[in-house]
Amino acid sequence: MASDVQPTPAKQPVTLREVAAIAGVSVATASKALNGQGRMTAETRSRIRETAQRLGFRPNSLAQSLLRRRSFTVGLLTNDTYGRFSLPLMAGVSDALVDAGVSVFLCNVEDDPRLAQLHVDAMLDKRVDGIIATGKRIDRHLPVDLANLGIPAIYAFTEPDPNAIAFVSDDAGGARLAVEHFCRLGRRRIAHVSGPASFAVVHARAEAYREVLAENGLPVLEPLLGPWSEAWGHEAVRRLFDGEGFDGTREKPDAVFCGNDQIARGVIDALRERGIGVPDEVGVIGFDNWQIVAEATRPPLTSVDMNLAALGREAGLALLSLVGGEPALPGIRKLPCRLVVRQSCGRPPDG
Amino acid sequence: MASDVQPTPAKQPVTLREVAAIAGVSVATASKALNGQGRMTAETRSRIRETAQRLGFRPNSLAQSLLRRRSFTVGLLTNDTYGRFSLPLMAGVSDALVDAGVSVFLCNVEDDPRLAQLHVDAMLDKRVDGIIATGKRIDRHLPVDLANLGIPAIYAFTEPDPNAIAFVSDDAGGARLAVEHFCRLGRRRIAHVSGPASFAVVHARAEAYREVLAENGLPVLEPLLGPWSEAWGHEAVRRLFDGEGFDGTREKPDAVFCGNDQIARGVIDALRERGIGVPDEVGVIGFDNWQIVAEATRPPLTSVDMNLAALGREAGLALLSLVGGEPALPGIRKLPCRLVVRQSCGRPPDG
DNA sequence: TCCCCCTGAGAAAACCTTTTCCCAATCCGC
DNA sequence: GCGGATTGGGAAAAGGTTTTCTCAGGGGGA
Repeated sequence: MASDVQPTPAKQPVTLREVAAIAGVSVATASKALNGQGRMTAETRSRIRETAQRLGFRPNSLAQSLLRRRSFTVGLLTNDTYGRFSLPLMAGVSDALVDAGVSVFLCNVEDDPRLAQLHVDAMLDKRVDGIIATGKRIDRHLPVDLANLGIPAIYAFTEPDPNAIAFVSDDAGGARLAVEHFCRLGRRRIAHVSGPASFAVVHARAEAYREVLAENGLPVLEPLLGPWSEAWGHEAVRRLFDGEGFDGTREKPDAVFCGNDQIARGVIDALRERGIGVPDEVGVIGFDNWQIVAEATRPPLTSVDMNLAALGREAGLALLSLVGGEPALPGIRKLPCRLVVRQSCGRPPDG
Repeated sequence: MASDVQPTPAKQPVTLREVAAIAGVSVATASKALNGQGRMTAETRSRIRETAQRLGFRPNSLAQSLLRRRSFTVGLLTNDTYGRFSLPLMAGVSDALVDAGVSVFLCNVEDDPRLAQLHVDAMLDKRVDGIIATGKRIDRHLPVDLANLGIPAIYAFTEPDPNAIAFVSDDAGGARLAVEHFCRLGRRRIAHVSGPASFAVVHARAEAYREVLAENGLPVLEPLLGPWSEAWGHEAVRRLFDGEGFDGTREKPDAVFCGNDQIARGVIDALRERGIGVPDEVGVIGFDNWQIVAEATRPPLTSVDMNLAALGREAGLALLSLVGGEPALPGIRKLPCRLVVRQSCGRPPDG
């Protein structure tokens, strides 16, 4: 009467026992044949293999894991629901693990300790081999303690427990790349517009900004801090170009290093609205290299990329080696950023 | 010599056998006590429970799954690596499943058939209870066949196999919401700027656009199709406002319905650069409700939200019921969009 | 007093695979 | 032809839990 319904066709997977029975051997022999273990005639081995092949036998990971005490599964904990940070990071993690046959449980815990504990417990019950914690901020802890779980934990782009291993971006290094790029291009009055003072990275980048300027004998303007928004980029331009100018000299900046791409977007738009040419009069560099933003600014935005996918890869590989029993020193590893040059900085004066 | 290293502390989980031994009962009784099965004195039951509690006993999911033939695990397949579509969708799926104690394997398959098959095989080996497939386009297939896997599959925001269950956004309905909103506000000359003709949603939305205009006796301008980019929004404004005008009347549009938020952003920026007021002279509505874009436009963008999290939830619940053995009719379910009103449309003329 | 039924709890099979040990048969050298 | 080594393969335990079956003892009815 009703049309097609769809309860599972229930195609039972074939077990090793069936393979063995059909090949006329014991399960022990079948197992050894398929795993290249044990001794038997080449004929027996190939007969078993062929039978397994024909029947579409695939070993039950659950049974294997139970025996081996290793589930080839890890948990990835994040609180970055909609974030552009965790996605590339996850892709990197997954990429590092897939080759080892390891699958990833994705758990979004928002910022809810109860939810986090729920997910961690579920992962523990499912006997994950390890956990990777990641977040949207380097200087914030996930709302759960991963220290004494009995399985290794790696932190990526989030604040680690003491005595754990963490991978984070080298924000100071990234800022250096940007400011040094400006210096090489002959910019002399370089401003810095960044995010809220409550973010650790804001200070790390600002410090590097100051250092590079000092090394190059250039004047330092106190960094302008505000929200991570386009609107703040606009406002900052107003302050920079309506204010009393650089270093008391009444000169206006010829470069702006921004704390993220959204601020940079606001800065570029505001400059254009004031009739100030980018990159001719003012160069702009962003941070995050959020492609969809960086490529939509006019001109396209030069930006610092934190190499999050690489960071995820490293975290995945580190976890793998920890799971494999190899010891490793705890600590925070900083991975280098890279500068993605587009068109918002111009070429060297002699270029 | 070297400082602290960190090979796993190897805190072995406690097993049911140990609980039983310590409580002085058999494993069978212990199991039944903890699961509320079997018959025993209340005293025995509570003694066992207390022992388990004290020892921190947590049943090994692997062993349970092996026996029950149900892993409380599902696979989520996506090809939307960096996408803003899959994240809310995943959050919805995860949200629907976490309450049932089901964990989610996240597998990003890019568009690589080999990688997709690899992940599907891994999921099958790990005995997932079902698979949810999702992608970045409603009208594209994932590069793998999920039809005869022996486990249920649900499709969300991607093209399903025939005879499968799929959840997609109601793009036509969403477009209606937008255009009808314009009509209610008294806009009379409504243009439509959308994405490439190769996208099915572009046609669905354009068709709804035409219908609503016809229903309201308003002139229809042939939709302008181009890339999903800000630059195309700029270009479209040029064509709309430099061209010969609306319906041959030389009148310019007083509203633009855009195929996504990036195009809308370009449109709004271009209008402002021409000195055309938004929303006073021209109203603009976007699609996707990509918050970070919609809130950064000036003025903030009214946009159609596809309710992707809800869509993910529905998909998760549907999979759960399929896994539970309940039959369901195959077919494509369209879930309604909603209009998120911000400030790019203005108020009703009499408002 | 006898029988039956019920209660409380344990033994064992089952889930599926791996691995260790073991055994029978064959082969070799002498 | 005999002792020992080698070869090919199987039996069984292990991993942790659930579930069915079994069983001993006690209580109640006739």
